[in-house]
Amino acid sequence: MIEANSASEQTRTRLLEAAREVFSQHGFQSATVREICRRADANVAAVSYHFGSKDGLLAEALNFAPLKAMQLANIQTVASPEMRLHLFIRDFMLMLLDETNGSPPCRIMARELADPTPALDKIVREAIAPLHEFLGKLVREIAGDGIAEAELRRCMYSILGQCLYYRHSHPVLQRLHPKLRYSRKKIEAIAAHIADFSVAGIRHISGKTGAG
Amino acid sequence: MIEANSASEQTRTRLLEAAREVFSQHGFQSATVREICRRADANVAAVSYHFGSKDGLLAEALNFAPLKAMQLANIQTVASPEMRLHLFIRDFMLMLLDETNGSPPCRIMARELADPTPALDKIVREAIAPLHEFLGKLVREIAGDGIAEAELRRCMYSILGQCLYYRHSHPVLQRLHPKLRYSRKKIEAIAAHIADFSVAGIRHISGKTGAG
DNA sequence: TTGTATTTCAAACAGGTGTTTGATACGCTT
DNA sequence: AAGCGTATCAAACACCTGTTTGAAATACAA
Repeated sequence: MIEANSASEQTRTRLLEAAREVFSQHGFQSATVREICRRADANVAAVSYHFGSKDGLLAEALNFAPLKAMQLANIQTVASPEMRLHLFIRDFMLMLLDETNGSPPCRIMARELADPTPALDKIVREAIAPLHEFLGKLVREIAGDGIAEAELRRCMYSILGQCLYYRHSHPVLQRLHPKLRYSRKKIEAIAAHIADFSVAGIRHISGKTGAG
Repeated sequence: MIEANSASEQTRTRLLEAAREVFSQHGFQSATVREICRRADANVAAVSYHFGSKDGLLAEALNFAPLKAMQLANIQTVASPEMRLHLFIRDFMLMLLDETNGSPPCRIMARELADPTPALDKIVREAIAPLHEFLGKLVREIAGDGIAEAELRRCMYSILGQCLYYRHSHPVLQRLHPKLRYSRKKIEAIAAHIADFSVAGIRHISGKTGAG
């Protein structure tokens, strides 16, 4: 029987939550089914039973609704494109870095950028491609229609690269500055920097060749 | 007997070269000693015999001399700091992306940023910390002494983040643009963009608060 | 309560990993 | 050629991985 509170649905939910945690912490490959089941207080066979395989568990653990909702809210915000870029960067950084309110699926996505798994196709299709489309439009609003397609893409990559650096390089930054921790305030300061830095960069790039 | 061309030294060298290839392609964990030995045309036991362990092989495979030489040459170059930043970014990108003349140890380093292994401490100490120091001085020359330490660091991260994005996100970019390939010319175009973008960003940041 | 389908469990399985072993082959000096 | 230390090799080892198995427990309808 399909019922939200059945025993089966409860372990399913616990497994998904544990999987998001473990996958985002250790990466898909280093994460073991046994640790996920330990955290979910379930038997090792539960993953195969409920999701078919470890791959299937990852596919169901991914949930980009928050990411999409963030973009939709951004589009509907009445503000200058520069302000909306700042908002986007802040929300994106919070998803990537905030330990309490962050989005594990987004952190999984960040990991998969460099280390593909069978789920990467789904991630690209459902999360990254729409994200690029959204960000492309936003950058174009700032740069003006005169900007070339290649330059627009490079500006997008400059922004995403700055954001993702703090997640990807976290182990290194932690070693260089052991007392480092990302409070909400620090994340917002970083986001403000990236936004300022990037707007100046975009304006400079768009002012060099095109008609602005 | 210790001799450069002895049979032992030959397989040692072949193992190191194969290891750099495989580690930079698959990452340390996914790389198997069996594949490394296959490529080096050596027996599986050769790794343990010559390097003690897979960890030991990685430690010896790392060689940041090219990275250091690049920084030294940059320092000795007589040019504006903006020009030297452009040079640094170009050389760094070539090491990260150029398939024929790139530096496998640098690509390994890029991978390890996100996925630490026992070698990360050595990498941070010997490669990343000096790199940060070098880049910090260079950015300070552009920004002026008025820039705050925190802002200086964020500018450095903005630059490194942009550079590393193209390596980290390569699997995704490949999926989004299947015909993508990094020729030397394209790498130099990307480097020029990052340099222009970043100089504008640094000038904007340093002009906001400090005395420049 | 009885019967049936679903869910859980300990145990085992098959495959891959890094590493070790002991014998064999090799290079080099005497 | 004989002797010796080094290097190579096939084979095995111990461990960990995702997955499967078949029995036991549970939930639920009749």
